[in-house]
Amino acid sequence: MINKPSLPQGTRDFNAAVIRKRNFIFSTIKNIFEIYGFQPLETPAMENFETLMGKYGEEGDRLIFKILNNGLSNEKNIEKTKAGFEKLLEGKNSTDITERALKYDLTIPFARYVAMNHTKLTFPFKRYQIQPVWRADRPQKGRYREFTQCDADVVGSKSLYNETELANIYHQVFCELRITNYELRINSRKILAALAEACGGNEKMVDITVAIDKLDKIGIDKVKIELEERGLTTIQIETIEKFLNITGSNQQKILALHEMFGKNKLAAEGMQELAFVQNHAIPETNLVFDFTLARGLNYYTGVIFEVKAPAEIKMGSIGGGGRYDDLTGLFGVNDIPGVGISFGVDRIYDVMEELNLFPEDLQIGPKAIFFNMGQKEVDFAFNIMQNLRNHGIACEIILEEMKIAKQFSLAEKKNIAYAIIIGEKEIEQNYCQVKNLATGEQHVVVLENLVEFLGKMP
RNA sequence: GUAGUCGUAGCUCAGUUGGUUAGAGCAUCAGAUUGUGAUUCUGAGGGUCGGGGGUUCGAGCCCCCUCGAUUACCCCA
Repeated sequence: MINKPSLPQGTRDFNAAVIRKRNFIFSTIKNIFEIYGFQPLETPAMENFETLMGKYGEEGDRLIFKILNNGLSNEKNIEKTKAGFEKLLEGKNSTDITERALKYDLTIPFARYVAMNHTKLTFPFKRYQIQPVWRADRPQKGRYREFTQCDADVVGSKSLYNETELANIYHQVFCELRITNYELRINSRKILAALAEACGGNEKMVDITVAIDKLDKIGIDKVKIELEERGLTTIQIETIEKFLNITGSNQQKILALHEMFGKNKLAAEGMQELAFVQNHAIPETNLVFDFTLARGLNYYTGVIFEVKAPAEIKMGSIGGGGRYDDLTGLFGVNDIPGVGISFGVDRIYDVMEELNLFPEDLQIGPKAIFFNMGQKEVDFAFNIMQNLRNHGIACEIILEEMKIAKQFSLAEKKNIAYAIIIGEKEIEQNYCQVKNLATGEQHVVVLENLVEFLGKMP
C-alpha cells in the first residue's frame, strides 16, 4: 500500500512563480548588503548540538530540531543509547542520542564562525548570510518550521554608526520593495536595564522585559497582573507603569524618559544611542522609539531593532536585531562586540503578496517556443533552435504532436513571449512566422535574421 | 506544549432528522475543426468522502482515536 506523499509540517515546496518572487526579495536585500560593504558567508545546515544549546533561552532550546545519532542500535553503543534515552526521558539532553541539530538562526553559527576564525579575520568584519533555518514551532500564519533569514552583522566595531547604517539598510530595502509604511522600532537594552535597576535590581530585568514586551498585545492591566505574578512589588509596578505611559513623538519620549531617570548613567547612555541613530537615519514615520521593545534573546546589550509590518497586515515582526557586546564569549573568545540585523523573507513575502507589491514582470519563461508542425518540421526547427540557444536566447520546442490551439495555450501557460511556427511552406521558402503571444502580432522573419530579430524584441 | 475551526473529484464547494448507485461549476481529455490562441456544441475520464475503529438494518453525516491544514496562546522571522 503506497501512502499519499506529503511534506513535513511547516515546510513548503516552491514552484517557479514563487521562486521568482522570493528571488526578487533576496536580490534586493543582497544588493543593498553588498552596497554597504558586507561580504557573503554560508554555514552548514547543522551545527553541533552544544553550539546551539543554551543560546536562545529555555523556550528556544525546546524549539531546536535535534538530529538523531546514527548507529544507536549498534551493539557496542547499546548501553550508551539506553543511558542517553533515560536522560532524555528526564527532560535532559544527551549527546549519546543527539550530537547535531539544525541551525535555529544565523547569528549563533556566525558567532561560532568568528570564534573559530578570529585570528584570520580582519576586523571590523562585515558579513551577510542568506540561508534557511529551522524551528520546531507550531506553524501558523507567517510562521513556518523551515524559513529563510537574511542577516547582516558587523563584529569588531563599537561605533554607533554601525547601528545607523543597519537602520538605513532596513529603510532602503523596504523602500525598494515598496513596503513604505513599515515601522522600525528601536530601543536600547540599557534603558531597560535602568528600569530594572530602578525596580530592585538587574535580576528582575528578564521578568520585566518579558512582561512589558506584551503591552501592545494585552494592554496595561494585564501587563501589571503579569508583573505581579512575576514577583514585582506594587511600588515597582507603579514605576514601570509610569515608564510605559511615556508616549508622543520620539523627541517627547526622550524628554519624558530624561525626566524620569534624571542622571542615571545607563539610561543616559541608552538615550544617547537612540538619539544618535535617529540623527543619522531615516524618517520618523518609519523610525519609532519604543521603550517597551525587549526582544527575547538574552545576548543583546545595546540598541535593539524590530521591524513591524504595515499596520493593516496582521503579521508579527518581519525583521529584528541588535547589538551584542560579547557574543563570541560564549565560545571562549572575548572582546569582540558586534551588531546585526535580520530580515524574515518568508513573512516579507506574505506581506508583499497581501499588499500586491510584486512587480508583474517577474514571471518570465523562455523567450520563444517552436511549434510542432510535424516530425520533419521539428527536425528542421531543432537546428534553428540550437542556433538561437548558442546566441543566448532561451527557447524550447514542442516535441509532442498536438493541435495548434493546444500549443498556444501551452505556450501561454509557460509565460513564453513568442511562438515560432515553421511548417512546410516556411521550410521551402526559408522563413518563419514569429507571433507575439501577448499581443497576437505576427511577423514573417527570414531565418537568417531570426537571432537578430528576437534579440531586438522585448 | 495548550486550545478552537476545518478535511467530499486536479481546484472551489453543495450534499436535507442518518436512507437507493455521492453531485455542480471550473479545469482536464476526446470529437465537431490536419496552419493560428476565442466562443459554442457533443461526449468522456476522474472519489479508499484524510486514515483507523465504533454505534446502526443502514454512516459523507453520530461517537472515539489518529493524521493533516488553519487560527490563536506561548514564543518568534
